[in-house]
Amino acid sequence: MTDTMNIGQRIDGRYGELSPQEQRVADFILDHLSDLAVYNASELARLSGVSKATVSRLFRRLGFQDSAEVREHARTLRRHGAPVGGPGASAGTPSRLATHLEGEQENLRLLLHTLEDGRLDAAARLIAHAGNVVVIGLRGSYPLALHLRQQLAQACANVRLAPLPGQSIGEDLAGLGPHDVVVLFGFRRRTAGFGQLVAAIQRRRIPLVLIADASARRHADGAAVWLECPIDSDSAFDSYAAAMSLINLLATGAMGVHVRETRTRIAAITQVYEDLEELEVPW
Amino acid sequence: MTDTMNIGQRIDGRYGELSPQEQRVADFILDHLSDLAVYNASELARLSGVSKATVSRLFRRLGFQDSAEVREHARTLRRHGAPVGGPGASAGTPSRLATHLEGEQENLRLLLHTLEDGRLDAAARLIAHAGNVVVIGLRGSYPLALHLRQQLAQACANVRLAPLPGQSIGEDLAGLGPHDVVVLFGFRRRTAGFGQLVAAIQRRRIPLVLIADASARRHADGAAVWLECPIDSDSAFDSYAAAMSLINLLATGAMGVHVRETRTRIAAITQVYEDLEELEVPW
DNA sequence: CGGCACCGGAAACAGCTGTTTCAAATGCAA
DNA sequence: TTGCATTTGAAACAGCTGTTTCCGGTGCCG
Repeated sequence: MTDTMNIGQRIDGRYGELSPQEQRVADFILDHLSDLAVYNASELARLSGVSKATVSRLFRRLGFQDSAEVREHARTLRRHGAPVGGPGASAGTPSRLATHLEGEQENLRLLLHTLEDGRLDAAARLIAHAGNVVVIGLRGSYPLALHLRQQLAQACANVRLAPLPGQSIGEDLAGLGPHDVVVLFGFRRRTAGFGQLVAAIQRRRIPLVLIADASARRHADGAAVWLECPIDSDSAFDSYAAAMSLINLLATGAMGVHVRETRTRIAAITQVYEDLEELEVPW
Repeated sequence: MTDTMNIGQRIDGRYGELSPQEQRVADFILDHLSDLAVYNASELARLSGVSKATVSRLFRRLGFQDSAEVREHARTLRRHGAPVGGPGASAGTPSRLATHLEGEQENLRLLLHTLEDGRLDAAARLIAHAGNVVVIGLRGSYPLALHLRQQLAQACANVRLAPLPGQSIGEDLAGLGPHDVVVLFGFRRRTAGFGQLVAAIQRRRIPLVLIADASARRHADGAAVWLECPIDSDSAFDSYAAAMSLINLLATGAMGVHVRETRTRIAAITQVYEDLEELEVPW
């Protein structure tokens, strides 16, 4: 059935039956298949040098009801995997795994896109030069906070995790000021007190690095550096893969700022481990 | 100057000045930055639930003359810095960030490649049907273990983390047998006792899901399912991004095996949260 | 030459898009 | 409360989009 094929295949299938002007449009479409959704019918006409009427007729002939249906079709193609034009075309079902992979990669791409303006370096510098660094992550964000602290602990001796058991966050913040830094993870499903926490940090003039998904944007104002990290996933759960990647970048960045100090520190830690024979030989 | 920044940065720069409804649109735009060119102003309005007037005003406020200019801007983004879905042809300077991205994506690809033979489903099934599930992660793997436990706790009531403070792992394993499962994270920099731990689990005939990087291959024999997950990174630290992705897949898979039960369980958790007013309103 | 089939653009037109205007709603201060 | 500023959507409107109709152009056959 025509109706089940994508537009590239439909064109391939009946290219010969098309009139010359229609072929010009068809060529243009095939050449821009991946961003077909970006153009409307008038633009297609203008860009391929034919009249709007011809475009309209072509769509009909390819089995679409009207140009709106083509638009819809093009978007669907965008969402599910890349639309390959040629007769080769799509391999079987894009498995659940492949779909998942696509999503993760998209998240990574988005993440890097937002970081391109230098805010990552700003955050790294803040951390590297801070007197004390307090890492906070509640609920789902706790494992992330923990991981960041582990990484940073190799670079700086003055990194704490909060809240420690039996302590309130207020106590953790006590004594901190403009020369310190709080790194706060605030991913989806925040506790009710989150806004107040941000406010409290702000009140004490402690520079805040806020790492969270888009839903925390409203708190971004209170932060010295706002690192937005996508966590959308095709599955039932959020995926913190991009967040882990961000943590790696952040820790690396903070370390890069004062390399010498760090190297010696890592060496020291490794030494301790080896002394205790805690480690397996790592290769 | 506003005029030289891309739309995402412009929004970030003055998000606070935007009115609530404008923020809704801004959120939507940020969430769909990569295919902004696909939507026209009316659709943006409809999809973010505001009037066309508001969208129009937002564009002005962001420094664009009209929606046509935004459209043009979006297309330029697509062509240049933009994340197009296709087979990644990275142009320009491969910045530190871009290099990092490449590495992470390679890790994800490798991960998915190893999972394609069905071992992921095997692991998920094991977990879904197990009597008790014990998740173990030491040292650097601890945050991962914690995260997996949090995810699984939504699907099954019988998931524990080990070792609990003040307990030895031996005690945690006590009473477990062939109908239970241990999920063990064993990423690089394992403790000296790791091999003994695997042996102990094996001795008790507890099915073992081992999640680790290639350096743990020597322990793979002792596992019912061996999930190898790459963590190599171009930076000084290992990156657990792929591991997080794997955890997501595993939790989802375990959930998929008995969907009904899980849905109700998550619903119940959400309900409790809402009752306690612990959550921010979730948009 | 006439008759015919097809092609394709110009133009008419109905419907949609995006901007601006206006008034209602809201919040805040006095 | 009143007065003022801000926010917002409804509605008006000008302009654009996409479909259809219409008509001139072209090629082919007899």
